[in-house]
Amino acid sequence: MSASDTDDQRILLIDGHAMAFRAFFALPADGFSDGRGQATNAVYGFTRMLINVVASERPTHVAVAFDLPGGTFRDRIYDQYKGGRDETPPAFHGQIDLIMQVLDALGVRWLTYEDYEADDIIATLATRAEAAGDEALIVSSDRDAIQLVGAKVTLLQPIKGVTEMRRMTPAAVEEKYGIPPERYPDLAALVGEAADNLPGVPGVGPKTAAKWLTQYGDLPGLIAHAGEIKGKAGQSLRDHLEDVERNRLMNAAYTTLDLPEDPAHYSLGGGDRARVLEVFDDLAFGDTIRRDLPATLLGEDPQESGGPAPEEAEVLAVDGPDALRELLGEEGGLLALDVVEDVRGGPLMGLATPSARGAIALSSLDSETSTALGAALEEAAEIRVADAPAVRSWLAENGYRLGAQVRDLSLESFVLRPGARSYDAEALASDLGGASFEPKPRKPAASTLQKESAEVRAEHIARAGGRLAATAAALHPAAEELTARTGEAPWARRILDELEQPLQRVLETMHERGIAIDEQALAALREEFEGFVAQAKREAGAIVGEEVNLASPKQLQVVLFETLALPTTRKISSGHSTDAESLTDLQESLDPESSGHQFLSWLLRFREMSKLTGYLVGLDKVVDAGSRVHTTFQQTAAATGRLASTEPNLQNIPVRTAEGQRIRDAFVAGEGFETLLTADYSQIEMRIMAHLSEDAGLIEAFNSGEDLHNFVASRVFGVSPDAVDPAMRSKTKAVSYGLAYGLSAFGLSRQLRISRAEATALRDGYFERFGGVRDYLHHTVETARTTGYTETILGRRRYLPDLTSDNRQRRENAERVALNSPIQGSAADIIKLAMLRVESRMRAAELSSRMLLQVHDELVVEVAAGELDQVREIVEEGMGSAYQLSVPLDVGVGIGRTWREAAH
DNA sequence: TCTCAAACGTA
DNA sequence: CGTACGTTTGAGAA
Repeated sequence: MSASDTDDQRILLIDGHAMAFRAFFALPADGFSDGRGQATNAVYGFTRMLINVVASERPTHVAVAFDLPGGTFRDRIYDQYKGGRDETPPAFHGQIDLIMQVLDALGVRWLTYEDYEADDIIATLATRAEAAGDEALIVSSDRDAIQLVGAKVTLLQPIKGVTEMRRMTPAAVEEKYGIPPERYPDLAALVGEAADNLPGVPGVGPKTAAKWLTQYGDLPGLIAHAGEIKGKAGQSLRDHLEDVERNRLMNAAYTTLDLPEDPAHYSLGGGDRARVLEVFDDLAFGDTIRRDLPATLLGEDPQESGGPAPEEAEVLAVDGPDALRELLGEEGGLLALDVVEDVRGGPLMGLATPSARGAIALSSLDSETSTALGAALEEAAEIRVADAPAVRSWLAENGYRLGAQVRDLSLESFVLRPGARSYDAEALASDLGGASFEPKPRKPAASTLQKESAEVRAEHIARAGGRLAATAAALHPAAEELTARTGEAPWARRILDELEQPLQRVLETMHERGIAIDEQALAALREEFEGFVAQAKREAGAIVGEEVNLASPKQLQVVLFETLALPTTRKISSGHSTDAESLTDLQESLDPESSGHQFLSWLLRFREMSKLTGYLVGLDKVVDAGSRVHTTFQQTAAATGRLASTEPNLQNIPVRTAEGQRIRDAFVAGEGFETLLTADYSQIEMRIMAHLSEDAGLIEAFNSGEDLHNFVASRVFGVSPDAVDPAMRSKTKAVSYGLAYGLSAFGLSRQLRISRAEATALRDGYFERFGGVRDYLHHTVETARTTGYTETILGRRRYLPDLTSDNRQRRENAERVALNSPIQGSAADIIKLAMLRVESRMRAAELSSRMLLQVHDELVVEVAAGELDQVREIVEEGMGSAYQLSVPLDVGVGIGRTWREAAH
């Protein structure tokens, strides 16, 4: 390193444990969680602090020092060292590991040193920096760090929380304590340090200590003259000289630890933004902290990374044919775009070639420009977008069409790394395309919009356009990045080419078709259900005699556990649960004549009926003029590869209860069609389990023709199949499905309401007879731990970094996910293959009948007159032979005028 | 106006 | 202390 480089080196040294601990207490533990029960408040606060300090202090090098668990040499000197501290709060556990993960992603070095404390690491590095003439900044709440302050060493002491810091320079130390920094350990030895359980000289505080030290120069000088000191304090000092000497020994920082010498080891810039965002996703961190990630921390130098930041690049306002021509340039062909329905500007489009970007307000386009734009979109050699179906449908509404060469980057990104927080255009632009964005402006109130001046309004529109243009522009590098990544991942290429990309068009078509609703039936049902809701409300209200919102768990808690003084239910974060299971249990413990019992009956009735009413209201909101509802099948929502259905969700329409089923009666074959056909896979997950585990018993179960759960139960309980009673069957069934979810003996006992011992025996008995299943499950987790991912039968991956976490909860959660993902994911693969087959065969046969819905293991088809036999054949065959497992794929088919009737 | 937790529907 | 989702609601933050 050259002399000029070393001139402006600044190393930031952080006491990791101390700061994490402060962050933990500064932020509410239950306010920050990764969504899986792991608190992340300390991780968040620490990361926030790091970002702030790096942004404001601009260090060139950073190191974070952590204490190791177990003792240090200081504990051997004094066995009470740091004694008397409270237990580490449970919610703090695991957060240090997570902080280390964040630091790794940021490329920030963190250090530990066997037998020494974080302070010694900091002392060593600070001393080195000083010797080299470099600056050092220490962030620590530990007072032992004060002794390190010098001309080039500044201490940042947190005052409040972890963001407000006091700068301790030599002058500041002198002013506060009346002695120079290097004398501080002497002072501390006299005064003592309660946090470390180091008692000082009774009756001597910082003032007296400073006075003595000033008088006698330093601690040895003072001790040499201890006999001369008068008064109570003098006697006290003489009585406690041993303590003082011990304290001084304890609080001296070690400055000679053997740590990496090369300054480059600690330099900033090894960060990986994508990795950081991945970790932030995992921690469920919000947008604010992402936005504030300084480029310097990641080693991204905006000045040298190829021109100005994306949002500052020139954005062409496309307001006429010339501007459009300028934007498209000569290259014409490679485009990227992002669109939005802006509250002020209406339909806005960001359009970019690899070298230029523009913003277009579609509503104000003249016809010539609009025609030219339409031609460009249809003829482009490749158009890169996030979420092609959404863009296509948005463009269609505005009178444009996309050509055939559309590349959906969301889909590619999803297959490569499922489970991300978002795959929208901005997420791709920033995670893969190197763009960065201001936080999204919040939606203005209608009144604000009305008062807005034309200038302000235009400025807002221009900003929205600029943002879209920046997003579109960043989709080009994102696309290149995805090309590179899929190039190295043949498994992903195959899933994309053979499954997801062709399926995307099928899903779009299904969305466009929609499913017909009998609006009259819907309205009648709604009226009836609303009547039940009102009745339940009335009756429940009459019992407690006060106004209570039954939809408010908080108000319910008051009524149940205070007004009615019922026994409390299981605890949740906000008090006690009022979910149906808890309330049913509670009700069973009460006298049927009691008011509590009756209140609960009406409450449960209210819950059930308002839930059902909610479906009807929801459907009513989205039904179109032709009495059809058009769900959107989301292809990048479920990490296992399953589809999800939104607006409305038609994958969770009630089916279990008779009243719920009446809602299914409102889904009907539409005009011009004769009937609905549903076809579902029976026990597909268990069949996949049999296939993957190659368990001979389970495979035999499926080949025997016997009812699956009956067969398995007869083996588990060692009785003949006809001796299996319903209780045995249902217990076995619970184990079978529980296993695919990673169910524990505890969970099983709770679900079946049996003892732990009985649950354990049940599971052991199961594994004894179906050893292949046990071996498979074990092997799945172990393989995933080694490779880092699980795989489906088609090779679809799911990455599970938490399998090696030191945090038990995270690890065990990841293990359950690892058990379930290949099974759920393979089932998703199979029905997706089936959908491709069914759709293409129906089109090839030129049938009018058409596939409308997918509900994970079920397809719903609308059948035209005279086509039933053909459709049934295509669906049965298409689903049944979608994939060759080692057990047959059994498909059940039902026919009916309504969705309920078509069940079978 | 937005975000979160609780509750609950499906496979 | 069983996986995967989406929607609605109330409550509290901003």
